[in-house]
Amino acid sequence: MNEYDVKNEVSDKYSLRGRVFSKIREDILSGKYKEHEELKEVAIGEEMGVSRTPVREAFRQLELEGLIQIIPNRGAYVTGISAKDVRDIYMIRSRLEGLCARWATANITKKQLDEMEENVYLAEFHAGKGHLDQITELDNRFHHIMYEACNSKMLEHLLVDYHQYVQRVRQKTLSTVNRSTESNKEHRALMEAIKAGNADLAEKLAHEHMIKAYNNMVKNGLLDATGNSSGDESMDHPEIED
Amino acid sequence: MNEYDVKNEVSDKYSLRGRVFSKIREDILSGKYKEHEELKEVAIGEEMGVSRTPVREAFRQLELEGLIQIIPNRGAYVTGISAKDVRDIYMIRSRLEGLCARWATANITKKQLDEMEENVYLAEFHAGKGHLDQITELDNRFHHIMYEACNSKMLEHLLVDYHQYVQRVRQKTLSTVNRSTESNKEHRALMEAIKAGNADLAEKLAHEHMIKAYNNMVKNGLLDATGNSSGDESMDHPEIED
DNA sequence: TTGTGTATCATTGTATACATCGGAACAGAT
DNA sequence: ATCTGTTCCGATGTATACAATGATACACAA
Repeated sequence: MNEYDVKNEVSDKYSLRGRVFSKIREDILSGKYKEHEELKEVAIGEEMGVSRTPVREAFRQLELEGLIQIIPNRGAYVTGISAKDVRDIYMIRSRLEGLCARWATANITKKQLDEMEENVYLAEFHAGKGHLDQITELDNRFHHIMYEACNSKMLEHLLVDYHQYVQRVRQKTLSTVNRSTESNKEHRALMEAIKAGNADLAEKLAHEHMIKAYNNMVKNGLLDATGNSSGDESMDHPEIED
Repeated sequence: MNEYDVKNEVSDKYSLRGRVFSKIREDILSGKYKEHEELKEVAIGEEMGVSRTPVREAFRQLELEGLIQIIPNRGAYVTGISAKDVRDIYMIRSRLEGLCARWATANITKKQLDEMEENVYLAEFHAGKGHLDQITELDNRFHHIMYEACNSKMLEHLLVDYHQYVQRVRQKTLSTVNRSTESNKEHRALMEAIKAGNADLAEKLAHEHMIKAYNNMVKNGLLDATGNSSGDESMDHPEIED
C-alpha cells in the first residue's frame, strides 16, 4: 500500500478517465505543467488519444483536488501555491500528524512496527552513505506507514492528500545530509514512543517533527527546480509556534 | 460569506453541472437519498431536465467530496458514514478548530469580532427562550466566523467541508437546552480568549469545545431522522482524550 | 436441486455534434 | 492615440449517439 493506493480507490486507473486523471495529476506534481498554465481539453485529449469527455471529467476532479482551477466558459488553469499556502499546510499537517501518531500508538500492528523499525534502520544507513534518493523514499515511506497504522481512513486520506500536494514544492527538503540525520533521529524517537505506547509523547514528537521539517525547508529556500511555488506572497514567517 | 460560498468557488452554481452538483449534494445531506442508495445518471438527469453529461461530471466531484462512491461500470452509491468515521472527523476537527482559533486570534478583524460578540449575545438570548432553530443557525455561524477569521483559505475550506459532511448525521446536536447553554458558555469563553489575544487559550478552548460537542452527541445517540448513520461499526468510545 | 452457460438489457463509458460564451482582432469614431 | 462596437473564432457547456460492461433471467445439463 503506497501513497497512491488511497487515491486510486477513487481514481479508477483502468478507465480512460482514470488514466487521464492520473497523468495530468502527475504532470502537475512533477512540474511539467507550470503554475497558472492553461490546460486545453482537446490538446490533452489528443495527446492521450481520447476525446474531451474523459478529460473534462478528470478536470472536475482535479479541481476539487485543488490542482487546477476551472473558470466557467474560459478554461482550466494550474493552481498556484503561495508560500503562505505551503506554510498553512505544514501547520495543518503538524496537528494531523500528531493526531495520527497518537492513533498509531494505539493501533499499529506488529508488522507495521517491524517495517517502521527497518525503515529507520535503513534510513540511518543511507544517511551515512549520502544516498539522497533512498533517504527521500524512506522518509516518505515512514510517514505512510504511520498513516496506515493510525487505522483511520479519514485521516489517512487527508494526510496522503496533503503530502502529495506539498511534494510539488518540496522536491529537495532532505537534500542536506545535516537535515536527514536530524530527521532520522526524530523518526527514531517517534517510533520508540509509538513502540512504548506513549501516545502523548508520540503526538508531541510528530508535531514537532513536521514543524522542524518546515523550518528547515524555509531556511534552505522553498523554490524547487520545477519553477513552481514562486510564492505570490512574501514569506517571512519561519514559524514560531508552541 | 456563508458556509456555501467557499464551496461555490469550485462548484459554479450557474452552470447546469453546478446546479446538479448542488442539488444532489443537498439531497444527500438532507437525507433524501439514503445511505447506500444507488444514483442513476438518467433518472437524476430527467428529474432536473438535463442530459447525462453534467450529471456525470457532478458525480465525479461528489465522489471526491466523499458523498458518493462510484464503482466503475456499475454505478454511484451514497457513501455510508460509520460511527467511527464520525468520531474520527470530530477528533480531526478538534485539532483543526484549535489551530483555527489560534490563527483567528492573530488575524480576526474588528468587524468579525463584532459579529462574533453579537452572535454570542443573540445565542444566549435564544437559548433562554428555547428557540432551537435560531440556536442551531447561530452555532453554525459562530464557527464560520472563526473559519473566516483565521485568514487561511486552506484551513477554512477543510473545516467547512467537514462541518457540512458531519451535518448529515448531526441534525439535532443542540437539541437539549442544556447543551446549548453549555455550548454558549464555551463560545463566549472562546471569543473572550480570541479578543484578549490569548492564542494558547483559544486553541485549547476550541479543541475542548469540539470534544464536548462530540461527547454530548454520542450521549444523546448519533442517529438522526434521515435514516443515515446507522453505524456500520459499534460505537462504544465516548472519547477519552487529553 | 444445483450448477453452468448464454442471451438479454439496463446502465455506464466514450465519442461526437451542436450551442454558447468570451477573448482577440479589426474598423471606425472621437 | 484611445476608445467603442462588431465580427470572428477558438474553447468550453451540453446533448445525443454509439460501445462496452456486468447483472439478471432463463434454459439446460448433471
